[in-house]
Amino acid sequence: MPELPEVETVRRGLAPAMVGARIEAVELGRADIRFPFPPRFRERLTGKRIEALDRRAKYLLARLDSGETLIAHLGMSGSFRIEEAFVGEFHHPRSKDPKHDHVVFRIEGGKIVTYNDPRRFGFMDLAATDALDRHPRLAGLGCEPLAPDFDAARIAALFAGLRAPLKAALLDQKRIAGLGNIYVCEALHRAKLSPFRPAGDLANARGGPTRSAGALAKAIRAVLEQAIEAGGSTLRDHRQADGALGYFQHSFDVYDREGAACRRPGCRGAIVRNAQSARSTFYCPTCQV
DNA sequence: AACACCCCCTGTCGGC
DNA sequence: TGCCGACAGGGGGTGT
Repeated sequence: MPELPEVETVRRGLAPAMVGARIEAVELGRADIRFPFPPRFRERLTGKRIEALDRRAKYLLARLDSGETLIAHLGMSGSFRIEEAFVGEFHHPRSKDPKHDHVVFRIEGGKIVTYNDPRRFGFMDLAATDALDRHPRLAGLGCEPLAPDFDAARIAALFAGLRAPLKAALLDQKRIAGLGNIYVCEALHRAKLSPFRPAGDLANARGGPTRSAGALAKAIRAVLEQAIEAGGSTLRDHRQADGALGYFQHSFDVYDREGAACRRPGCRGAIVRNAQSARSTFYCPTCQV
C-alpha cells in the first residue's frame, strides 16, 4: 500500500497512541523481515518513551528518549494496526493473520501496535537521532514533495538536462522522495504530461521552469494532499492503523483503469497501460502529451 | 549517467 | 477444481 500518503496516514493513525508513551514490551515473530533486526533490538526499545513520530518520504521515524530513532519502512505490503490490550494480553489470539505479525509493541496506556507484512519487503532499524541524516537509507533521499519550497523552480533544477522519461525521474527517490507508481501516474495525468516525455523538457535553456513544471508541481502537491485527506488509498484490503479504509483509490484517474474512459472533462481518450522500467504505467495518450 | 534487467518474498488472480 | 504464470504499492544491485 504505502506511498507517501499512506505512510502519512499510518503516522497520523499511530501518533495518538504512541507519542508521549513508553514502549513497555516488544515481541518479534522472527529474526528478520527484509533485513535482520539490529542487535539488541528489543532491549533498545523496551522502556523508552516515544517523543515524536515523524515521516521522511516513505519512512516512519519514532524519536525515542534514549537518543535513538526507530526507522520503519513498510515495503510493499507492510501495515500497522492498533488494538486495545486486555489485562495480561500480549499476543493476539484473535489476529486474523498471526503468520505475518512480525513485530508487536505493547504501549503504555494499554494499546497493542502490531506490524504485519506478508511479503517482508519492509524493515526496521535503530540509529542515533543526531546521526539520522547519515543513515544509509535516509542519506540519499531527495526533497519532500509537500515541503513549502517544492515548486516549479525546484522541479526544473532537479530535472534540467535529464533525458530519462518523466515517469522514471519522478520515481527516483534521490530527486523527489515519497512518490511511488500510483501517485506518479496520477500526477502526470493531472498535469497533462506524457510519462515518456524527457524530464529535462521541464527546464528551459537557462534551467528555469517551464509552464509544464508549474503544472506538475501543482499536480503533485494536490494529489498527495487529497490522498492524505482521504486517508490514503486502500488496495488489496489494506487498512489504516485504526482499521478504517482509505478511499482515495476511488479518485484514481488512471491507475488500474486500463481501457476505461479518460476522466478529464472533454477528453474522449481511453486509459492505456504499458511497462516502463518493469513497472506498469497508466496514462491517457489523448490528453497527456 | 541512464538504461534494462535481476533479485528479495508471498499472496492473489486470471486463464486454461 | 487445480495448476501455473503473471503481477503487485518498494528499492537496491549489476552489467552494458
